[in-house]
Amino acid sequence: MECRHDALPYRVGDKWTAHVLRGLAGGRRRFTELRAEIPAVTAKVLTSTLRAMEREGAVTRTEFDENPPRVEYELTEHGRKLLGLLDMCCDWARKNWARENLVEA
Amino acid sequence: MECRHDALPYRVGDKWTAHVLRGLAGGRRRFTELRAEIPAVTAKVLTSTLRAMEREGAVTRTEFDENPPRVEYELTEHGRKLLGLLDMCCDWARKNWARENLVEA
DNA sequence: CCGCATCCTTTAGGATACTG
DNA sequence: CAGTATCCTAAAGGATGCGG
Repeated sequence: MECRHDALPYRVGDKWTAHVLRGLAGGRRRFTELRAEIPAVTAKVLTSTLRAMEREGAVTRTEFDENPPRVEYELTEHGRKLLGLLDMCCDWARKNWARENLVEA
Repeated sequence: MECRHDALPYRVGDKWTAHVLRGLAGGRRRFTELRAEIPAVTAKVLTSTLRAMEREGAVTRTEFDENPPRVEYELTEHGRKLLGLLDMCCDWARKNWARENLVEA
């Protein structure tokens, strides 16, 4: 059995997906909180990333009927698995990359 | 320490990189052999993929001074590590994906 | 606050033809 | 055989402004 790596339904490789996984690692976050954790992303692109991840079942989107509006995002079980994959890749990188490719957190 | 996942010098996510890693898994291959193993890729794109992987230290390119020309590609130690990462991701997928997302080899 | 509408730029990727 | 050279398309990503 082989992995069909060229037909992934998940947009794990999209520019901001990994950032969102990390941003939601600590739990439920508001849209603005996410933006603050990922300063370089624009609202439009973050929205489209989140929408895609929602379609793929990686995050849930909860809209509150308040004014001003409030929307919260949270990883699904599947999203947490994807975060686990990301961690695995980072572990791999720590073992196999030169130190210049890593950054202290 | 955290992985700088947004600044990867490697083009692992590029469309054909994983295919090339697989194609070279069995050892040294000629350009034409690679094309045969990856029928859907065009010469131009395969060339640019290989050139990028060469710059990144994942493959070596050996040109023979013959006529007709012969060029062989081979994974470096680093390329073999990347192949290991790919295998890890496939293992992860087998454990975490539904069966419809997998394909028998 | 959240995010949509609009417009724009960049780039990966591809089709086709040609060459040492 | 192993590529270049050209031209092209689609889509990701971004900038800015507006609106409930």
